[in-house]
Amino acid sequence: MRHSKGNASMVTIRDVAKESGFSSTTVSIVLNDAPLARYIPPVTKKRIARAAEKLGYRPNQFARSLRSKRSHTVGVMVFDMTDPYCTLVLRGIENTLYQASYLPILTDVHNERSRFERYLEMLLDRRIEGLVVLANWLFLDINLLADLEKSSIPTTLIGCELKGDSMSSVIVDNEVGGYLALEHLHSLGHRKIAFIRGPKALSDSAPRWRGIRNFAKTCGLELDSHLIVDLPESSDPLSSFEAGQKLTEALIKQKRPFTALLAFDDMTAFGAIRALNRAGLRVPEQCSVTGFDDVAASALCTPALTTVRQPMEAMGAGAVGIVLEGIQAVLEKREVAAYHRKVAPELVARESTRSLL
Amino acid sequence: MRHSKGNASMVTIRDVAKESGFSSTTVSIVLNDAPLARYIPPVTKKRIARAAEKLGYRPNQFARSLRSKRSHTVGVMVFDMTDPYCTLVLRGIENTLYQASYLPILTDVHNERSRFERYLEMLLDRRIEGLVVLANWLFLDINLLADLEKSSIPTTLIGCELKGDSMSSVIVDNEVGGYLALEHLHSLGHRKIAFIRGPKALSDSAPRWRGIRNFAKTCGLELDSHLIVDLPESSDPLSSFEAGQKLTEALIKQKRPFTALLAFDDMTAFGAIRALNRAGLRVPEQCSVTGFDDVAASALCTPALTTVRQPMEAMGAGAVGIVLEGIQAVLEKREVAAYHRKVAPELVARESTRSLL
DNA sequence: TCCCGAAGTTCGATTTAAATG
DNA sequence: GCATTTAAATCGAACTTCGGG
Repeated sequence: MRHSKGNASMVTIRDVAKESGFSSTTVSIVLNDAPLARYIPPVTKKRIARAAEKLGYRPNQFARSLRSKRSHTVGVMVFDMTDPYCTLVLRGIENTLYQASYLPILTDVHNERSRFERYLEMLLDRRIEGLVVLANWLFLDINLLADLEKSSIPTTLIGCELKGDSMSSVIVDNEVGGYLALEHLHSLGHRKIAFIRGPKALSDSAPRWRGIRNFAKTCGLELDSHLIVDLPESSDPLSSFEAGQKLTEALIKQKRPFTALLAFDDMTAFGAIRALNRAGLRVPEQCSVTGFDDVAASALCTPALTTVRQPMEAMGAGAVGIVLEGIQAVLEKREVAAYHRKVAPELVARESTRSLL
Repeated sequence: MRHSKGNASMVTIRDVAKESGFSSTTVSIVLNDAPLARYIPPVTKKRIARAAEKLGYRPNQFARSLRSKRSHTVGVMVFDMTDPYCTLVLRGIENTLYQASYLPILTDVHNERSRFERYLEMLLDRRIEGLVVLANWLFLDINLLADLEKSSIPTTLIGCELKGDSMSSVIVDNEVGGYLALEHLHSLGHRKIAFIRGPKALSDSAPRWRGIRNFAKTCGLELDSHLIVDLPESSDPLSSFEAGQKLTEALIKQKRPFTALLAFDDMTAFGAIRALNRAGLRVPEQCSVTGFDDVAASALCTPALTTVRQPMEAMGAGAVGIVLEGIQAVLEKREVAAYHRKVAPELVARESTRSLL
């Protein structure tokens, strides 16, 4: 097997033209199977294909993009990679883009405004055709995204909703999730329940709490306000572990008995379990604990965490689906209204909760 | 404040030329602060800058890249995103690239050969200037990478070494790691120790075991071959949890007493802890357990896992550093030999191990 | 010769318009 | 008009060369 000398990436369409004896126009038409290709006899096609093959020709994407104004690239903007929530969502994003032959540029904003702005500019410069924003743990003014609206780049937010029809979104149904969590504890016979709510700045917090109160109301359960605490505002998702631990310690010190604890998310739950253990309280024997998200660690730790699962991979895939449709619409100069998809969570009962009955 | 009508991305350098009253050449020189710019009077510069600003001019990267043959892009190839090991490494990669104004294209091979090949082609087509391969949990023939050698793209492997000077690598010193783990258990007084070794196909397995035997030899500790088991070959990193659990169950059934278990990695350790717990054995009271890697979950679960930490973020950053230097070398037509960096791990003593004394 | 600026070429692929038989 | 092929224009920026003062 012979290979062309030197760098194969230097072979241009003109080289193929010369080698095959046809013009670069014809080569282009044949290799792209353009409409005009139907007039070109099979012999010619074969000769050109063979020449291209022989030289190891690969079209230069820069030149192609310059003409077509397309990058076949989608931007992915994560607000904090270290949030374990990201992993599966990214997997879903990647997989769907792969199927459609798009490539993702990954950016991690670190929850910093300056970084957000810089990355956004860089992505715009690269002429990304779409954008997926993973705003799960978000402490930035989302209006930063307003710049995007005028750029007319199809954008989908995951984990946070922005009203209006300029930007799509995919979020879990937090209200249902909160409902499910409390329902689960209640069905196990728990009545004295402690709650660690999310930070107020987080858009997930309010609806999740609403769902909890909804369930409480429907079954006449009374919530003890002394057993309700709030996670502090912090831009670091891992901080909710420490906060969960500290808040639980404080809860325990109160001496106000509770048989179950409903944590805002899995990280918080892990912190709570740590605190309970330190205080000599066994989970789930002496206290049941529930989380939210179902990050990878939840199934791995012992006892395995009962939690409300967000279908993370599906959410990533769904967000990309919306973006791809948006791209298609732009190409065809159609207008497409924004989607606001709310997906159902699912309770995953594992070992950290136990029946009181 | 006025904005130009329509899509700002359609403003070309010629528009700026027209607006400012100068030629596109001059505009280009000024805006890029090219060498010739020192001859151009401040008045001209100011006028051009103002015109560019007014029109919202952004240079077209496609055109720029076409001329300069540079993409300012680095490929990142992960063999399995769902491996929690990836998270921090990716953070290190991203952060270092950001500092150097490069953007990463993220690809996830899913440990599939076809995917690997397809992605590699796509990345090559995009004219990535460098490549970082995260081959932590690798069950593919690495010779696949041979194609890369002739492409002369600076490449660094993380987590697996390839002899020769065509490709750099960054790996932990597995031998030291194994040594540290056993040393730790030994110093706590453990003598009857069970071992779950890594799959043979994994390049980490052998040196880690070598380190363990080295320590055993230096302190005259005898290893009981009945307490040594191997993880099966599997391309799924999460499978080591289940395997760890099953192997530990089997170990327990043997009725051959052990006071500590040294697991191949954190996942395996989590599985082992689950099995021990199910068998009514408390960690660390009745059995100490150590892992390897220090994935995020290790600090989060209860008891927190004692483990050998890989400096993952630093490894990602280091790999990118090597790649960037390679890119620089290519630009200056220098030759650079491959680096083979071996970084030191660190024992992190937490709650899953306890002194027998 | 030094300073300033413009005209024209190049990068590589696509596409329009047009030329052959 | 039809099948087959191609010269030339285009995309947008950057660089080389050149001319006028």
